[in-house]
Amino acid sequence: MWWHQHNLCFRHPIEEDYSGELEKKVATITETDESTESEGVIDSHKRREILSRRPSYRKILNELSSDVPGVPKIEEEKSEGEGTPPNIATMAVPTSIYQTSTGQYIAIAQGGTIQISNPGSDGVQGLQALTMTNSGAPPPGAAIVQYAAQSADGTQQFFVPGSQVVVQDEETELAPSHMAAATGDMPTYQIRAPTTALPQGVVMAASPGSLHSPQQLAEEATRKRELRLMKNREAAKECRRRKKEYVKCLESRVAVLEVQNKKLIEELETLKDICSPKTD
DNA sequence: CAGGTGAATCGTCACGCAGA
DNA sequence: TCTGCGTGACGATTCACCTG
Repeated sequence: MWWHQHNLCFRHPIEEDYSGELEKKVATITETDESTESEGVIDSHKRREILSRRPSYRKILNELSSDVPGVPKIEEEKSEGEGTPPNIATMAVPTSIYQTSTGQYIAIAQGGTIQISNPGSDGVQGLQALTMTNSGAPPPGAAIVQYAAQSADGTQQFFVPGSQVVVQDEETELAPSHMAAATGDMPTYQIRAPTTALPQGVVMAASPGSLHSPQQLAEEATRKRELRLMKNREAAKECRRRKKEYVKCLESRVAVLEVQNKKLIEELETLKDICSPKTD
């Protein structure tokens, strides 16, 4: 296949080399030392070791920002509001917030209340509260929700504690009595018992200690793997975002240092002119 | 217009590190 | 020691632009 060749000869500039070049550039401008020409001789293994030991972008940038005023800091912790619609923040403090593939937000509040909101809508209109009525619900804070992009019948499903499934209706028919009424044009949701056939890629969370058969163990392993992959996916996104921010910061720093360098050179020339006796 | 190429982005794996 | 997180590396996909 042609893309093998294609990918082998192409190096991702943003993800790999570009920030390294910028770092070198900053170092070259900042220090008056000779540049490190031996860089190119490092073999790939050594390079990998060096790269893997480099501190995180967050650390580097925060150190940078402490040195240089005006350099923005990368948030140590994502602020609660980031990426979360305001209508959720105004409600009861949720223990967990999840975003579906369609951009809707599911918040599990203390006491098992499920809040579903649509980022496109504003205010309370975009929020629905579903109160869990099953008595066997797990304690607060132990909520596990998994969602499927779309089930086979075109509805969207969310898996909530108590082995129940929140299903988004295809048409906006009224929800059962155990649900709060939907408002406006918001889609409605039903809490159902899970069907036997789960959507692809979604595995029901099993309570620990209830695993016996090898099949259950395999399912648990699969679930853990899915969870790990999902977390890693999000981590990779966040890491790339930080890296972009870091590269931007380096670029601006390069620009500032170049201007400073130019000014200093001009100043030096001026002083030279003043100090050196004229031969004429 | 089809095919090539560069660039951007994403998902996954592997690995090191820090904290529990 | 274990576990979770951050990140480099790699392969795959998509898109825009260029060229014959």
